Amino acid sequence: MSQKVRVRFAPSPTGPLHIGGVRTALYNYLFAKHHGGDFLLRIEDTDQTRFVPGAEEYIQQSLSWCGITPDEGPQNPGNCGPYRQSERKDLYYQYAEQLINDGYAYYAFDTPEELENVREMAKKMKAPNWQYNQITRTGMKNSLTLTKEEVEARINNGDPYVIRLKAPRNEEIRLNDLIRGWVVVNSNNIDDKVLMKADKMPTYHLANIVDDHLMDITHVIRGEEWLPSAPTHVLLYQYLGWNQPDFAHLPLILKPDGNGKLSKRDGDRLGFPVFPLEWKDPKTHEVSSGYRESGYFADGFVNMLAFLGWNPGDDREIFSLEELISEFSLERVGKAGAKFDADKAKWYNQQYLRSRSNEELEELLRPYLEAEGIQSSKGFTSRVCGLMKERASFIPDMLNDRFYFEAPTSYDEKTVRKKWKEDTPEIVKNLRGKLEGISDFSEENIDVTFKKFLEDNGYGFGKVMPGFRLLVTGKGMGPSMSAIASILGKEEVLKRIDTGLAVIEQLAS
RNA sequence: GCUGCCAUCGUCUAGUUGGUUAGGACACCGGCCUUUCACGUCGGCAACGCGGGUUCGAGUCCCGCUGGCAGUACCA
Repeated sequence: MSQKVRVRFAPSPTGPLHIGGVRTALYNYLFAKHHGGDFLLRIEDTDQTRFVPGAEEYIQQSLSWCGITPDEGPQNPGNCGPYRQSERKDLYYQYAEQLINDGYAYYAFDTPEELENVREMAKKMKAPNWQYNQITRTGMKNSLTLTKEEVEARINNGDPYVIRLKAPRNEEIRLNDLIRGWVVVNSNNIDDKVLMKADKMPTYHLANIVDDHLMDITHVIRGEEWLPSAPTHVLLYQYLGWNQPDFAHLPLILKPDGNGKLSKRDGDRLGFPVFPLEWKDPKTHEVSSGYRESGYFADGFVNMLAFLGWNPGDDREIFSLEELISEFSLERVGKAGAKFDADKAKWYNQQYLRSRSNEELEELLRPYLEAEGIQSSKGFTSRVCGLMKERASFIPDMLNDRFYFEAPTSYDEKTVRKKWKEDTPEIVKNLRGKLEGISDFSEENIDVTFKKFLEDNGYGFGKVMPGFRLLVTGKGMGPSMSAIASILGKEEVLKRIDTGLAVIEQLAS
């Protein structure tokens, strides 16, 4: 590779970017950075009918959340701008014309309605899917069947027309995919794809070739759904007389159950986000959940996504973006589609949650506290986070136990029934006296006092602890009581014992 | 239908020059730890789609079959 590596991520702004798209962007980015190359963002908005407001911003923000920064793009143009195809509109026609002049393309005047009719007719006759190709083009209205005069007349008359690729007869088209190896297709199976639409906009097929060439793209890394049209692209490079980039077609991300591409509906159905960020549809106002809003960490999300189709070849699973860059290679990308695993995504998040400091977690939890109207100091919340991080997968999980922030108003019924014995009130009252005597209410001191209390009275843990926990937290399970009590403070603990005692006694009678 | 791609535990996968008790992780189940839950830890369950070759030897190479997926638009 003597040339500088340049890759592009080229989404169309037709809606939110789903995680398959994010992974494609990620692999492009990792590949570029691994080779010290450039990663460009190009907006493929040649279909004006499918434009969705906000989609481009969504794409930018999603990449940014993942830590993927384009070296060139609409926001930070390089020397190959503009980076939106709609703004490059005037660039494409000349290449289509060049193809016509060289005999590799032709004008076609068939209307969408006429094409639809032909297709329907073929369907009725149970013929295979009708295609505009080497055989059928002889029966259609185009510059191959019409006289030169009529073609000129139609064009001068302003008749709408498209420009189609003239696929060759019986040629072997081969491409060496970086992931799949040699892919060979006979040109008889390639149809005469539309290159320029009637609205004078190029189709993806023409635009992506022209832009990739003009932007010095060295590697085209994209989803497997593009593999069938790759031979057409190879043909186009050939006909335009350009060097073609290397291709790598990535395996698809599949739905967790059954088969098929992961789609928006699967997320709704199975209860996990399929989008990196929350998305509000501007038309329907429908809201789709996002990983960010669901409490996922960006670095964990990226790590998880990277492993959906790639692995380092050994047992390591936790990788920062920097580590991914240094280890990534297309050779280690699998060929088969990967079913998305929401459990694994959760596990990754748990790993990343636990590796965060209590102070970081406090900051992340704060918005949730505020949303719940809970007042809590920084120091206090960090200590709670320290206790809760071992049993949380997501930030809001740490808020599952509300007793840190407010005294229990109810007491777990099952625990009351099973653990609250006749002598429990008396025992807890005695314990209360010992706790009251502790001057420094530290976890360690509480622990020592508690154990001594057990020893002096000949009690087992199970005789005392459940009642104590119940009174202070209202629950039958949770982290170490010494730690909880210490965080809550002596005054609060004693108060809770008193009020709890009264409430439960009332319940029992 | 046609064209192309793909095929190792339920899931993600290691196994890149043929010789492995086919390894790891998630999930699940059990032991230990713990007042309890979680964490941790130890262990268990569990896979080369089928059939032919080539070879002393095939998860690995070849062919066929089956299955799955993708594409089949004046969408990307």
